[in-house]
Amino acid sequence: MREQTGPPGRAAALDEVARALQVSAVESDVFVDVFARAHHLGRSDLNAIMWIAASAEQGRPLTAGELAARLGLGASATTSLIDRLEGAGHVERIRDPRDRRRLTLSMNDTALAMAREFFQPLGRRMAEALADLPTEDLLVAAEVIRRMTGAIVASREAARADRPEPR
Amino acid sequence: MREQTGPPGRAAALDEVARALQVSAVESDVFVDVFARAHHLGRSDLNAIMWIAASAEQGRPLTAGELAARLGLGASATTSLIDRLEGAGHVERIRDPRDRRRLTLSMNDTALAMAREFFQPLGRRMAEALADLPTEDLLVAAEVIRRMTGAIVASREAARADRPEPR
DNA sequence: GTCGAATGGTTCGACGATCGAAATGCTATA
DNA sequence: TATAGCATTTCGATCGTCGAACCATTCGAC
Repeated sequence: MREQTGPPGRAAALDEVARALQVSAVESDVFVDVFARAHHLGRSDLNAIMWIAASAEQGRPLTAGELAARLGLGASATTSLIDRLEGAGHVERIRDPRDRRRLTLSMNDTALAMAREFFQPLGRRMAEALADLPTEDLLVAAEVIRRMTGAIVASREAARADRPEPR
Repeated sequence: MREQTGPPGRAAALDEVARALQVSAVESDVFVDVFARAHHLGRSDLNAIMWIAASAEQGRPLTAGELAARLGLGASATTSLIDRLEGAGHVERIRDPRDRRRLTLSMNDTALAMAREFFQPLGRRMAEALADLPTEDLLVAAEVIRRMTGAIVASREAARADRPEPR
């Protein structure tokens, strides 16, 4: 690996931050699985709840199709996913009055509580772990993470282009 | 949180970095899934290949049981996973001569190439996405990510304590 | 040494999540 | 109105995972 136009240590730093993010992803993965199992849910179900909760917080409820896109699932899998969540009383189907083909998803208190239970202890522990770092560092890290996430999304779409698939 | 009266924006910064990491985890998740599908593999199969490759690089081949532990799978699921990988010609079962109950897993070039194909374009895109940030920022981000990952692991173990695990 | 317990993997049957294709209901355009 | 197009659902099939029972091997105690 040659160093192109960068200060010495650039490649090592890139490697370090990339590896840190990868480890983080693996650990998150396991965490989600453990938490989901504890609540008798599948992993996609939990991810769905998080997306729906995030959108609900922004006051812009998700449609079924958008959810499918964010989860990388097909339409039919999304339908049965929503069936499961609705059956468990976590979300409610609401037909969009402006376009009655569309579904918007509204979260029940049950699921909101679950999302909170998911995030709260985690957020507390994170705040502790970062307590002695300056706020500026957190903002820097957030920006770096967002950019790397962008790279992940780009790679995903490139990979999807190889195998032209549903949308 | 005693930061309540602390520097303005602290809470917001915490929220921002935590959210960035969460989105990153979800996107990594989807990415693995999409990539795996493009190669006619399941997500666990791909994760398995990455673990086996990582261990092979260190010259310390994995056993079937270790693989199961790292993937969080049961024994039977691991057996059929290895069946699939072996059938596809990616790995080879080798009985450990020292303890003939044990299997060690050896990787084929096919799978090594696949692991490389997985990481290379991703690494390239990440390097591009971070090109105009100072190296120091990357190191800061790596440290922040590592600390948050520690918090995730701690939360996972706390959650596991609630529901003692069968393994 | 021999027997029982523990360990590492495998087989079998069942279930659940996802897929693809066809169907349904709705909207927009002509 | 007819028609094309879109969002979601239904249906049948497939695949990955689980749990329990099972084989082979090793270890420990007598």
